[in-house]
Amino acid sequence: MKDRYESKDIEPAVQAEWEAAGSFAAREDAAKPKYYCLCMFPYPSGRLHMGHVRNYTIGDVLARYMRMQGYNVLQPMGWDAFGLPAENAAIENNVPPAKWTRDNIRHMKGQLKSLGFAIDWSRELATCDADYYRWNQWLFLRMLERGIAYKTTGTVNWDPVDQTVLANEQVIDGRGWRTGALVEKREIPMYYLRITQYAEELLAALDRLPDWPDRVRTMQANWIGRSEGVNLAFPYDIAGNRGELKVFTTRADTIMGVTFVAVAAEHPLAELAAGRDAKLRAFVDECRRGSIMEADLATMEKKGVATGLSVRHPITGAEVPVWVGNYVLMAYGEGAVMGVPGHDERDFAFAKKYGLPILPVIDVAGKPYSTDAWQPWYAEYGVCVHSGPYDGLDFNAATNAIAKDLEAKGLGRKQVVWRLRDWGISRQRYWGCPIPIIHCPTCGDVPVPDDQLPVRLPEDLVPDGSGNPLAKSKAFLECRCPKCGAAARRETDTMDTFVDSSWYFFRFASAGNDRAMVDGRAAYWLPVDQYIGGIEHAILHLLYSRFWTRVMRDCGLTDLDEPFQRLLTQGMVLNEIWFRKPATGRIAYYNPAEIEAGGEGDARKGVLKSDGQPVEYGGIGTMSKSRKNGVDPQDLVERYGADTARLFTMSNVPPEHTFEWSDEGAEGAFRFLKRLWKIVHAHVEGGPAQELDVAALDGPQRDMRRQVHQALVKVGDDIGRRRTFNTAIAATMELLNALGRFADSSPAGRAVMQEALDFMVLVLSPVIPHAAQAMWRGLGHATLVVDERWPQHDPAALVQETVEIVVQVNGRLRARIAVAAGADEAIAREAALADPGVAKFVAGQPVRKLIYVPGKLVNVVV
RNA sequence: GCCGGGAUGGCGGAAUUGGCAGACGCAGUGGACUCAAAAUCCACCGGAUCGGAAGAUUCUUGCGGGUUCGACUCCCGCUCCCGGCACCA
Repeated sequence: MKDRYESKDIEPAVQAEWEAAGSFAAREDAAKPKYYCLCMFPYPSGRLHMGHVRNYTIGDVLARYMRMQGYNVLQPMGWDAFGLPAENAAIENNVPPAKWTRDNIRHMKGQLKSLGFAIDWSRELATCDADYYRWNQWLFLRMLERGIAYKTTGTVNWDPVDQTVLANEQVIDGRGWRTGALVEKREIPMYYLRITQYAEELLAALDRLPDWPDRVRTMQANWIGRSEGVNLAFPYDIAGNRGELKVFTTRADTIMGVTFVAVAAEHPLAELAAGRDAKLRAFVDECRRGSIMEADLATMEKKGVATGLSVRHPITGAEVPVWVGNYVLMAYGEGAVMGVPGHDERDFAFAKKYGLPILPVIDVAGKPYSTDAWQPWYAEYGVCVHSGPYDGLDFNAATNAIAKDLEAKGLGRKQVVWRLRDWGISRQRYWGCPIPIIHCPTCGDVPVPDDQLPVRLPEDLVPDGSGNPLAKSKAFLECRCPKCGAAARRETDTMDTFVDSSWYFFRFASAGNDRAMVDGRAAYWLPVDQYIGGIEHAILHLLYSRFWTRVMRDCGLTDLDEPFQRLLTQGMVLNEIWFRKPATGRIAYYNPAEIEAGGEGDARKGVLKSDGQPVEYGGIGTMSKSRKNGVDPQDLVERYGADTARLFTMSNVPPEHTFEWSDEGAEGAFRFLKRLWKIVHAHVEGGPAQELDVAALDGPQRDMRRQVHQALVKVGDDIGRRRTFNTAIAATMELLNALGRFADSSPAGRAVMQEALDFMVLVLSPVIPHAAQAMWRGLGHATLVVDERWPQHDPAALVQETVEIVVQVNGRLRARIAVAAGADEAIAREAALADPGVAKFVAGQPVRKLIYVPGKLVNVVV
């Protein structure tokens, strides 16, 4: 064993040993318990960032730990390879997205390998490979057959200059990020997946996921958003147009307080009125330019214009004015809402602004009501007042009575609605999975027959930022109708990339099968036992995967309802954001490493090192390619080695917390590794240790051995149960400090040390697998650590004769006393009261009460 | 705006079921080694008051209340920060 720790000598050699032994190739083996450990696969953005390192190190530690527990472990890796960044890079560098993506994959795969993750690379997949995405297409066709996939219109951001659809991310302050043009809304035909059909099941099943974090289950439940309410209709007869304006409300009890209704700009009534009113026309046009993002909609100034039209109140028959509101979304519900200014904060503000009447119709436990200013209790449940026949009824009674009356008139009924909306999957983009549809002038939209799958995406196109290049590619576009054989055109929309990531975990377990989407191997490995990924995926990706799994189940492809047994949501890795915002065009971001921060003593003032000019501080945010605030882990690996990079990312912070990046800290991890190496080396230099004879140990040796076994128990619990890797590592650091002080070179002392170092190397091996292997050899073992079992602790070693307990007087710490382990209350009481530090504060006062927590504390209440 | 989460020394964090606040690490200070530096090793390291020191007392877990023998932990009301909001992935 060398006297200096040199990661550059150790790591490639150990990786070569794993490779030669085929250590990480997973084979289905019904005789062994399986463990499928999966990290969310990366988008091949170009280089690994610290978020990846954190994610994959967590997964790798768990995979290696479970393997040491005797499980047959599968840890695969792949690439979420379709997406927008490849198109942006293509425009910038004039290379096809395919080339850019595959180059990135090659580079990042090398980076992952250098970090020594225990990955079964034989199962690698990339979603941009036709072998993979053909099954997206295949299942999409099954969904069409079952009515789960359907076509309707949807709203998109439209850049009128580039004549192209923009992603939300590409809209900045209402303008296209490349052109700066005001973005418009457009209604275009799109394919949707009927996830709402599974809403009830997706909600109910959350209760059967005890090993998911509560916060994720809560977020999903709220996202699905079951609410009970009443669907009702306001009839109208306007210039010969008879109809009903439909709205949904969860507060039918306030119906007698309705003083207006508001419709979306795209609503037929708005269109009708705009035709004869220039002011309204202008407003409707303005609304069309608004954002399609919910966050914008919820925070923008609520504006409205009266249409001059009115509808009839479904209960009273009174005339109710119709307004157009910029906050009403056509795509949401019926595109209309009823306005109850008395009991809805938004309606209250709207009524104040436009001088509409405010009618209080609910009394909340006698709390005062004034139309002067909104008070939070106005929106609470109460008892109906000024509501004619409903006076005195509470929320439930009023809702029931009103629903009954509406039903009798044929103007409404109770209904359960979901916040969840169907999943629109059409993207007007090139770098994605083609939707397998052919448009025939005579037969209409014709699904591509199974035997013509996959519909291959051409890989040689270079987008230019205007429109979808597929729509300009004759070779792709022109085809024959599968039904009638006439000349036809292919659908040029591709699928949302969330489709790709909704089932890749099945495919890892059916790698290489070119005849079926999944096979029997998936039945062996699935469900994923432990899934690990960023908290930012808590809703969409996980919900889509749960949905997709159920569709596969209903198509007979799996028996599972849920794909992920246990979920760990790692916190994000954050870093500072620095940018410059030019008068026109897109914002320029700079990596924090390029910034000199702290000018004028203010950490939020900075200049760009290269030109000395000021840059703006954008706060702390997630590391992302678009904001250029990533940290390159390669620097860390080259400087300290993979083991230090791994150790560092697992130290200090629990995995679920956000991690604010700082350049300091890696040194500490590196120092620990070097100290561990040194103590192992020093021990090995002393020659082979004798066999451990527990009965022959003296007091200090027994104490040392107790600490070793206590640490072993703690590390196992922290990794196996709590997943708090930071405290596990802290425990090993504490133990190393204790071992450093344990200078006992007697034969028995060296035997204790040998056991301690063997354990230390084994329990740290999931985190620092290369160094652990080298030290394991040094300690005299011929085997590969990856094939070793987790060490068993000796219960006898943990036994303590006396324990220290804390004595409080009136809840304040006054003394520590030693009592025999297992002492009863009488003994503890006597010992506590006898202590001078305690007696001082008791000072002869009678003891009113005494609380004794065995082995921990005595609290004397006087 | 809505949904979810967070806040503990100079910094990251620990305290697992309501029971010793500050484990472990970083930074810092002092010392040893060295011609010197780096590296390494040793000691100290939340604030205040008293004390030569050992130590003692007291305050302290974002802010304001509450429950309890006892609250970082539970409850109520705030503030600020982070994630998500359906076309970034």
